[in-house]
Amino acid sequence: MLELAILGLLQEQELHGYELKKRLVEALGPFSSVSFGSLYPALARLQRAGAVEASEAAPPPAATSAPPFVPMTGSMAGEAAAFRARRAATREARDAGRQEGRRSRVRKVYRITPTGEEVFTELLASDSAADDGRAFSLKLAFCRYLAPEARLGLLERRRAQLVERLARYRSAARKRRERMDAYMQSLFEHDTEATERDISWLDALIATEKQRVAGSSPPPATPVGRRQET
Amino acid sequence: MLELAILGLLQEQELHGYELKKRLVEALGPFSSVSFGSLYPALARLQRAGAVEASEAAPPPAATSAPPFVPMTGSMAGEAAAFRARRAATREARDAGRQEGRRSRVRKVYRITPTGEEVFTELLASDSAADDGRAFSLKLAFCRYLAPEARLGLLERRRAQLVERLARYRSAARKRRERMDAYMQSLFEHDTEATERDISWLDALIATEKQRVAGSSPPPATPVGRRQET
DNA sequence: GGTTACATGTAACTAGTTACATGATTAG
DNA sequence: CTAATCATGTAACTAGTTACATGTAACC
Repeated sequence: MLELAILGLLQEQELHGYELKKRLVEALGPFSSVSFGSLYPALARLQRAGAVEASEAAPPPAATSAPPFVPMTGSMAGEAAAFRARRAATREARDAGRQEGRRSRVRKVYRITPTGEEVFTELLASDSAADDGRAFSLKLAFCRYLAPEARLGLLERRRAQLVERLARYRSAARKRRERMDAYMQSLFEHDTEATERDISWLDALIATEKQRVAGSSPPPATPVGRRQET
Repeated sequence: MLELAILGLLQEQELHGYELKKRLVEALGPFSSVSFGSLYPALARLQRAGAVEASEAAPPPAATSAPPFVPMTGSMAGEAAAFRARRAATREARDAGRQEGRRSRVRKVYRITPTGEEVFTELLASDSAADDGRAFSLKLAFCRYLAPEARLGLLERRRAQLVERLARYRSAARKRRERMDAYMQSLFEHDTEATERDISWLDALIATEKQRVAGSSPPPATPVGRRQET
């Protein structure tokens, strides 16, 4: 799930890890949370898998100067060279930053690759068993990148899951009604109602989506489902 | 969380692992799920911690015969003795079972200890950071075992969490309204409404609970909150 | 010159999952 | 006798967490 969230944010723009975390909290906070301890390893995994590329320093904003080229001194190789280059880049970036009001540090900026876009689409459309509410919310938040049929599939799979859950709820309630105390009964009732509402919501989304597929109209600018009932 | 669920079910009656799993699925299915791969290690942990005791075979139903005593042959010790005893018990239980219509196998029946009850109460009242919806539901399902003040605390902590979440939702929505597509907006709206309803539900539970604390009336037989509005 | 925010990472732990291995008992 | 169900367990994996280690840059 974390990898899906990362790739989703990188679809929009390239970012470095720290910023990525801030976005995850601020944009998707309610649907997912992360700590640096899982974010950086996830980025490393994605990089090894070829789903993202990393470059050092100088993010998008107004490129003031040419890329910080550091001449090799000949005998310097691999790790050491990279280290020196990083230090040099840092100094240059700091100087540039002065004119720009706070910018850049020794950071690695990640951007998604074509492979990464494939991985992203697969993750988004995949029907993992671990599709809990959070996973679905995350997928829905990025489903604009999905083909209309895949989008419809996502919504309908979720609906089917909820319908099944509702059936299990009712079955459990019938079997155990007498043995349940007031707290459990209230819980069952509340959860049942919440699930029913989730299903109606999905129905509205599905209906809108079907119209769009049928009429092949472009992505809407107004909210889907739950429109004002004028 | 799994340990809480296990101890909760063992509060009511002693059970063996396999049966425990069935109960977990059937009674608490919507709020928690388990696999044998996590259930048995959890039982072993609880046993090592002294929270549960295990005895072999012969569960609660109508004790037909005296406990299956197997005389020691003298030189037999430890593991081997236990093994032979288990085999003997199995045979005896099978014979007994014939008269009783299906009973017993080589199963370990677990029962909660006084230590276990303490652990259970602590888990139930604890304010773990990982208190997601499932954890709260599980706690509520067992909160009849909690002292009234602890119960109130549980409800109010949950309420506070939801209020905070709602605030984050609204803040995120204000900041990003324009940058959100229709799917995200619908998601935000739906989740906001769901959270608001959760809060009202908790308010009803809290109000009922406060009345009970004030009047110190016994646990109700009718559902708490969402009573019919006569 | 010390605190705060930025930035990247590792290690150990948590809390489960699936797949596998093993075997007893019962029903047809 | 064979398949299904009951019953217990282990091993490897998943997907994260917290706590720690390290260092830079900005602010006052």
